[in-house]
Amino acid sequence: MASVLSRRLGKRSLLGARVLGPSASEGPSAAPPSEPLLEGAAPQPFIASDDTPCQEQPKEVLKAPSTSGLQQVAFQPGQKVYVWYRGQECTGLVEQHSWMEGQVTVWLLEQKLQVSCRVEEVWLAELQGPCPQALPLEPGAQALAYRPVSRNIDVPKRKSDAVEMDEMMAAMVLTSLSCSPVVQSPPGTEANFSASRAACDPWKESGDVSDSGSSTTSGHWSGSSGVSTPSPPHPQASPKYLGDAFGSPQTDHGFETDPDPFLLDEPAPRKRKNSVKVMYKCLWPNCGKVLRSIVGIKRHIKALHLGDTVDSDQFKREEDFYYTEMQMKEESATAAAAAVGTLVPGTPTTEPTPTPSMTGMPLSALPPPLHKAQSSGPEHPGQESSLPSGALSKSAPGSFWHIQADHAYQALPSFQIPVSPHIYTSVSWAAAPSTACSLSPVRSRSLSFSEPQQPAPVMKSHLIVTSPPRAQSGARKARGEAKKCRKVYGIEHRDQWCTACRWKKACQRFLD
DNA sequence: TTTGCCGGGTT
DNA sequence: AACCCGGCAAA
Repeated sequence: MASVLSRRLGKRSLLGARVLGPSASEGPSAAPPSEPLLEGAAPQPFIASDDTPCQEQPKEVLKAPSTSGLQQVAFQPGQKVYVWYRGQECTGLVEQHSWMEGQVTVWLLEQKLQVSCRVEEVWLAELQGPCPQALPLEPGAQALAYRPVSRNIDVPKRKSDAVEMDEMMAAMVLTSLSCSPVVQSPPGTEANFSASRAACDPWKESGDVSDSGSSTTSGHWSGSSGVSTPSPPHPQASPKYLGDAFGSPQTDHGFETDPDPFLLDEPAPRKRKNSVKVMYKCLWPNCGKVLRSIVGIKRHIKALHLGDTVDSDQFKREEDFYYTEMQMKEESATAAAAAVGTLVPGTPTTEPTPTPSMTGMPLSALPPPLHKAQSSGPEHPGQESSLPSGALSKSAPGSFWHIQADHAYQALPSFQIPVSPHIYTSVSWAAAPSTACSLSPVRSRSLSFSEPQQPAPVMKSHLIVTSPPRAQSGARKARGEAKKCRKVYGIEHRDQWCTACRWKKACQRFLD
């Protein structure tokens, strides 16, 4: 009996694990598609574009924390420049340019204070090439060269739907900047983003609908990256039909339709409010560090929590599990940022209290435990994640992630679900009466695990526990909160239910 | 009462 | 296995 139960759980957990990342069984084969953000950026064949610099940016940002590069631009005292300060593009006057240190002391006109920034973060006002992102790319001599390029980019051409990516990018860039510990992007930065965005389009586009996520998130559901997101089955039009209409090559039945819908809905998904800022919070026990970029948080986790072991393949993407995405309004973000600023990386905060505005649930929070607890073999933290992703609202049916897992009951999906906590999925699930969604259109997936309030503790326990606590003997599995196929599709559309539901078994599509 | 799904039966 | 369903228990 207990064995049966545990087996069930195990099965499930395994499934869950897959959701997060490729399982050991999937091995290498599965891994590639789900490259995490870090890795993803690199391998991802960027679509040909003139802007190589920008494309590489993500990568650069990640691996070029050093500021070794010296810029060839010589700033003259009194020269008017733009500088990134606290996530904002500020105008200032050059006070001093230290070639040796690659630092430029700038007097900020607006803030009325003097700051010292890296040359990469400063650019001449005349250039008007606010492509701050590009700067960090090549701290080296090439940095200069890039500017012109980005400047020439035609901003207007940019797709409107890339907003999320842009913000993401911006966040990454910002974090990479060392100008100030906390960079927050006030409304004013928007313009910059757009501009930079143009420059970076290539990068973003490379991902495109099909694999945009790859760079930042994983795999197939690039949608998660924010480009497209699966939408809940439309009541009116069954996904099935939609799918056919679009002639999408889906393999899965009943659910495959989801992907297509978004294509349709394309515009809808990416409507993140400008005022909402995404932050990434470290979920490591006793560490509430909040960073503005995935890269930053990953780096933080790797460096401080995972240690050097990260190198091993095993942990390669493990860091993905230890952070969560938070969406906060500008003000909150600011506050948070400020607060964070006080935190020294690695400084443990006793209570990673969730910000009120936190909308996304740590998808990643749950995963880790699962992995640890359930997968006996080497971990495949392979969460793909990477991308800016959104968090799915707690109330939202976890469906997307599981979407592909349809029929999991019979066979576990061999692919991992790309959606990760950090990925923005601008899902437009109409339904869920969630409270969280009010804040932002973006939803984050959350497994129905408990309290967002104490992510750390939860994780901890999971990490320590070897076996799922749940597996109490004989205890009937608690009913999940997630909507099940019956609810979602209705009895009329029973054919769209996952197999398990049809068999009156535990739903495998909308896992709890 | 509805819903989720366990346990067990049938094909 | 895949599929089905009686029946229990939570909601």
